[in-house]
Amino acid sequence: MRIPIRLSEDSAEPMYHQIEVQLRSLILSGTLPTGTLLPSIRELAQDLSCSIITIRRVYQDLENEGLLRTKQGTGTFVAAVGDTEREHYRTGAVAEAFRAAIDTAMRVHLSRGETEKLFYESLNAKMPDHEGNGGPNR
Amino acid sequence: MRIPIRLSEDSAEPMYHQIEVQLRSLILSGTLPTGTLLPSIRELAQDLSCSIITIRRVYQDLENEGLLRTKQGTGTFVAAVGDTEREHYRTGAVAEAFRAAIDTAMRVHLSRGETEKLFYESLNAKMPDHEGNGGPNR
Amino acid sequence: MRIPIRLSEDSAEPMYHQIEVQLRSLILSGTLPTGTLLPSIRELAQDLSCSIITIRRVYQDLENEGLLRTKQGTGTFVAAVGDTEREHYRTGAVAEAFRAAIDTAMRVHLSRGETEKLFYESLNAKMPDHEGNGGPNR
Amino acid sequence: MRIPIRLSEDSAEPMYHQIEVQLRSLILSGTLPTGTLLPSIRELAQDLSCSIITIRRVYQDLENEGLLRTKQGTGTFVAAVGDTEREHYRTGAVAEAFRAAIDTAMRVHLSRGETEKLFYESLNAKMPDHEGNGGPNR
DNA sequence: GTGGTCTAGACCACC
DNA sequence: GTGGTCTAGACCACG
Repeated sequence: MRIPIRLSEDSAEPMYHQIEVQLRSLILSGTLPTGTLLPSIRELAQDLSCSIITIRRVYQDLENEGLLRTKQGTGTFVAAVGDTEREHYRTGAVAEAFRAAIDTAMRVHLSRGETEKLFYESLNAKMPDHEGNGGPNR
Repeated sequence: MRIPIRLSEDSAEPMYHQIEVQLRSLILSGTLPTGTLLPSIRELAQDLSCSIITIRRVYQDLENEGLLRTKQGTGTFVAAVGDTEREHYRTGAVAEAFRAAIDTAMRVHLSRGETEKLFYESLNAKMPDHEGNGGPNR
Repeated sequence: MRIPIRLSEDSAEPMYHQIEVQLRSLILSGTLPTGTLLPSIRELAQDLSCSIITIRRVYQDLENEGLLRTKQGTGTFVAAVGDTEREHYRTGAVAEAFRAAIDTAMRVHLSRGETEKLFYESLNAKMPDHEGNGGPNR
Repeated sequence: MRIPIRLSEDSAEPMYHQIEVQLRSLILSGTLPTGTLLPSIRELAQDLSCSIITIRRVYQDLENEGLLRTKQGTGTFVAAVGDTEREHYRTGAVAEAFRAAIDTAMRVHLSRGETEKLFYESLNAKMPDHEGNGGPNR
């Protein structure tokens, strides 16, 4: 199987982290359902043109998080993730990102209205709304 | 003068970066107006209980960004920042943070509604709204 | 790889600056083409008999200028520099130096002819001309 | 007497050096002839809105160079400067500046022709030539 | 007093 | 092995 992961070469973000974030998303969003056999470390490393060590670390980290399960001599599988846990994970990361963004807004003294405006600008750009509800006061 | 900067000890974020972010905000928000004499490197270092070198790096980075101006033997000052540039900077950083948050939301396949809900949860927690308008659908 | 850099010990010019100037030239002249892996910080520091920190600063400054790209755990590389940018850079630095020299000449009230004469004395000494054209009025 | 000196606030060049360079030029070019009484330290300091200490250093440095002479309780005068010495000084500084510029040109591998071209661009901009001789090959 | 440069050395994160 | 952060401390240049 081919895992859809895209790496940005010129980013300051460490390679292993980019991969982890994307793989975690694929698992938690259900795109890679429980039990899926992931590509071998060597395969994925070649696929992403990176070191085996880097992939090893990714699999290890995600196994430590309980998202993957490794069976000796067989391969690495997506572990069973409880729905509650999954839900918690999904919203947790996003809520954290919003908190960070709002912290930034507060640091430069944006008003609540300006903050909402910026949020909806980004939201409309990335998640177009087809029911005509593009802001808070409609 | 005393600069209000708060460091989080247990963060993975490098100390110098935390300071830069906050100082940049203070300048761009106008809290530290053009021409303000900043505390000396030694003073701020003692104030924040960190090395002189760390503060030196902060001041130098912000000088490279054009936000500070240092005169040897005299001190470090807030440089003149154009209003347009300032406005662009303020909203730019926040918009960037929102884009990142929404990217995360998309990666875990949150719906637009769920995303808005999370945003308003964070917003209401951090910027309480005194006019009774706490979300998009009221 | 061995980088040809020569330091003048008794100069008032800071060491880090001497290195930056020469390294910048090597990159912008194309002597170190895009993608070249530079020696590690530790290697170059030993090579030039200076502190690791001095070299670190050089690499970091040039990275801020967009001339280098560093990948943690991998090394420091020459970044892609556009030909236009490169050309602009090359002539820019030289033109700036000539403007400074001519300013000096004007400050001591040299005539245009005397200025040209001094220029050609230096030019002939450093860039011998093999076509017998050593000055303006021949 | 009022000495025509212009300081650039935003330059990285130390204030005392800017003043020295300009005062030296005024003396060596003959604008301030031998015997001229310079303004007192306090006067010049106020005139240039800088510290007395800075001016003290300027006068001291130039006295050490033999360009000024201080008489206790009387003031500071322009010293007698031999014509040879004056000539040597004038051309020396300019030649040094040209050597530096040509070094830069060589470092980025400019050809002799390109170097001459850049020189004449700067020269024509700063010392317009009224006899129609703007380059080497005319 | 101020900032600017440089040192030696430690510890961490990444590949 | 690589670069990234941080430390403590020295010495110089500037005002």
